Amino acid sequence: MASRKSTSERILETADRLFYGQGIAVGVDTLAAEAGVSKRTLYNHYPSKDALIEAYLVRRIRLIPTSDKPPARQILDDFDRLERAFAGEGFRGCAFVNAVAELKDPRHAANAIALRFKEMRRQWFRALLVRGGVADPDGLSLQLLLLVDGAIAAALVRNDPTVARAARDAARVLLAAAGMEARD
Amino acid sequence: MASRKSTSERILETADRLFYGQGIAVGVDTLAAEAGVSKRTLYNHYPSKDALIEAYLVRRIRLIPTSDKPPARQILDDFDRLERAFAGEGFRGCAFVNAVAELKDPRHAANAIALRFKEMRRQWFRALLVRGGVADPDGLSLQLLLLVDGAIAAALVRNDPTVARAARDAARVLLAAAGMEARD
DNA sequence: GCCATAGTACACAGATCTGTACACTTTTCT
DNA sequence: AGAAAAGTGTACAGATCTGTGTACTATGGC
Repeated sequence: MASRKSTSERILETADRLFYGQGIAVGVDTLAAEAGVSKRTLYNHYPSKDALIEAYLVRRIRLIPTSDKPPARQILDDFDRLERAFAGEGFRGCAFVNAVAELKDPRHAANAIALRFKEMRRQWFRALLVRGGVADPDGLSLQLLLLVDGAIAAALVRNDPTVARAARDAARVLLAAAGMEARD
Repeated sequence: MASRKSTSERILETADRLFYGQGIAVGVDTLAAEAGVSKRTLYNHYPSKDALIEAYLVRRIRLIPTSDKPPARQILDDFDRLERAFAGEGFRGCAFVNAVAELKDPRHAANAIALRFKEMRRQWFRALLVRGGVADPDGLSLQLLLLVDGAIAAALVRNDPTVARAARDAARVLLAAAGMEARD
């Protein structure tokens, strides 16, 4: 069975593609068929569909790139990355928010993972704001996160990637008001 | 059969409560039982579950109250209303975004209704900004809408109503930068 | 050569869901 | 009073879903 990738990884990659692209309501039969494994094998690697959903979300938590550019510039660049993501073919919103919305159970592990992810993003903003010397990094980092989440929701509903630019403009105003100018 | 409300209205109220509270995946049997009608009656009033979902969303589009207070004050008051909604018992996020997220089909009528609702909210902001004499009411109204949607998503994931205050603070900074001061 | 490990193919139990059929009862209007 | 309109209750068809059972096959290490 030696493929280039392990069977577990192949299943997880397929789950990522289908869960994100079509929602986590995709059936296990479809998942197995698309991954090229039997359903029995899938259940040998992941004890339940919930476990697979959990692994899918955990895998989606990736570190955001860090550079040595000025903090304000890095923050604004992040909104540009957002716009490129919105314009991408398979954009379907935020995987974590979607998962939480699709699962009615508020005690599902997906909630905690989504919270962890959003908090990581906020801390990334916060560290840059501290480096920039703003007075209230907690409050401002949360406001930047609201702009990101709002842009994601709006891009999805309006089917328009350029909302990222509106978010970026708002972010620049907020940064300027906090004393972090970024020449453009 | 003479109730105080028509059967159609009673079904629709129940659909509103269950669809919003538990998601639109709620079964038709549950809906009929909770509404106190037989399933046959439900299907006599709404030809399919999709039609009921559509009616539910259309009913959720309500006009936002207008007053004669200063525009900036009305906008900030809107964020206070948001915080009260977040703190309410049954808060479950934005009904329109949730519905779009739960329905995989991007051609479902729910998408158009959600877009219509978001655009109505933006126009409400826009009219107030025009009254306030800002230079770019289109851009700024979109930015305010991003703050609203971001706050809704964050309130849901973090389970914390006070994010509305962060959104309100950001809105005040944006308004001030556009020349609309609101004394607090 | 042998054997544990990994995987396959397929059927199936049991649950849930939408929508319909059928025979019956209640209400409303004139 | 009497007919039309509205509603009830229950069963069911047909689809889809998760998860398991069973018997079989390929493969790599020692």
